[in-house]
Amino acid sequence: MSKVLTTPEAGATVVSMANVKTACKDCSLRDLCLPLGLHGDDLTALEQMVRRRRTLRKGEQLYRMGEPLKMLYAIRSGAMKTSELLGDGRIQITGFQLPGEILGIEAIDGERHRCDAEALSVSEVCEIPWGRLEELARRITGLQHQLLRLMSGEIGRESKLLLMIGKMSADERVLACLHSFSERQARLGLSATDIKLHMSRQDLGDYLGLALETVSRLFSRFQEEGLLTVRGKYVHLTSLEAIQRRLG
Amino acid sequence: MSKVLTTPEAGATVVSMANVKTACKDCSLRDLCLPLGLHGDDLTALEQMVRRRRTLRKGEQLYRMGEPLKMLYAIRSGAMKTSELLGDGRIQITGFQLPGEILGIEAIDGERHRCDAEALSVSEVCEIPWGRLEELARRITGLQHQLLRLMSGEIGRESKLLLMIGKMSADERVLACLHSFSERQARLGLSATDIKLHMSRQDLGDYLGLALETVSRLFSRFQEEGLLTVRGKYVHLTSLEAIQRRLG
DNA sequence: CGTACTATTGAGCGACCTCAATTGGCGTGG
DNA sequence: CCACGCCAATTGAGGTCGCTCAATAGTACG
Repeated sequence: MSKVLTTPEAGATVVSMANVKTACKDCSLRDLCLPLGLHGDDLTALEQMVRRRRTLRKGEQLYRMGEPLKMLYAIRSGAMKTSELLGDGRIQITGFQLPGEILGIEAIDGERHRCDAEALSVSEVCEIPWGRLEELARRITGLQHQLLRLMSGEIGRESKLLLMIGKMSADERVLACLHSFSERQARLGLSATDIKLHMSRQDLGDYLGLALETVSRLFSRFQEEGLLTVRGKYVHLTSLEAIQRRLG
Repeated sequence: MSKVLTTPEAGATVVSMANVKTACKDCSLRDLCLPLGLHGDDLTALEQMVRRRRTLRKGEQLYRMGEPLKMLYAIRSGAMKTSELLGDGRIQITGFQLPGEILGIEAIDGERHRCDAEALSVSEVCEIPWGRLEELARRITGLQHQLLRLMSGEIGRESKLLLMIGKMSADERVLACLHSFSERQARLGLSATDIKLHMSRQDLGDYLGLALETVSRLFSRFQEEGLLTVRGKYVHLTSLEAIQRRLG
């Protein structure tokens, strides 16, 4: 087994340092999150609006489908998932969210949440009152732009997932998913090759449109093929290049 | 065969009437499109920004992946599709757009288009310069809200498609798709039961994550089961209730 | 009226699912 | 500290839904 897998929590440093202060100004995520590009008074105005920080236990729900939209949430640490249900219990996970990403924007049209949001591990979120944010965005050019950019980004991510589920084979989906986790971890200043999966195999399956057994089998097969090593929630990517090559 | 199917162009009335004038104020789509909720000077300001109308032939591309974002487009008549490509030619259609819907918002993040947009039939679009729209949205509260709402709506539609492709069986997907067309036609003031499919079976398959043969076979099976009648691009839904029941 | 494209239908196959048994990891209480 | 129980993950066997390949039929358009 790779030695990296023996230090599972090594990657958490950046995130846990972020606890020290509440101010967006001092947040390690400011260049990934809503404050990107804001300075001085604008940044202060945004900071004053961010209500309070809330800590979620693993499995705790941040909001449920149908609830009225009151807040957007910026993830400060931890990981979340959003999911949609089909009457008979079938579930589709529409996204996994990491620190610096925004939750709740799917609810602006209709003013009600269209999915459930649940913490995959202990997580901290910043609460941003939607009404006041919208108002502030009118006064601060950069904030409006940032908000539009974030929403557009969400549309892009969903199209990409659509492409994955609609047109990729099972093994391509799993690899593409790992690749995406790798990129996002790297953006957070964490390792691009040693990935912590915050979610279960079931969740991965419900995200990729696969059965959990298929996900598990593919992990094993990729391991045999030398693409990666798996140990529970920890995946070490042996060769990012080889993975990229297989994704065309 | 249903008599409705013998009058294929009957549904086009509303749309073709929209040609008479350019002003948003007088557009039959104003309550579906960007101007929703705008009045007086605000509406005039928006109108003055909408550059010119452009007519697309069937198969003509409005924009391609990778092109810089210059305009958003509001569909005035006809129908469009947006699609994403996978290196080896596999394609995923991410949406079909009908009059009153906006194209291009996926490009705001990154300032480049992330998909191709192509006309499914002769179509008219209004061109809205993105830079100026963003600026105007800062000054007009309702416009900013409308823009955010439209983007959020797009996120919602994509999640729904995700749920369809990820967790529904082939027959459920096709029915859900027809059901969605039915609702959208009704919103445009057209029939909810007599649907014109502007796209090929191939396109439907590429949208639903199915082979074109599967789509065709299911149309035939639904016809045998008495759910609908098909004749080329025209589908008559015999019982919306029965369809809704099968969708749970 | 012919040509080219699109849609339908059939046969056979394979990827992924379902069901089921086993193994492994981890917290809890004896 | 170990034993137990619980849940997550792995692995196997067999079935099926939807795909691929291929032939035919229908439709649009010059």
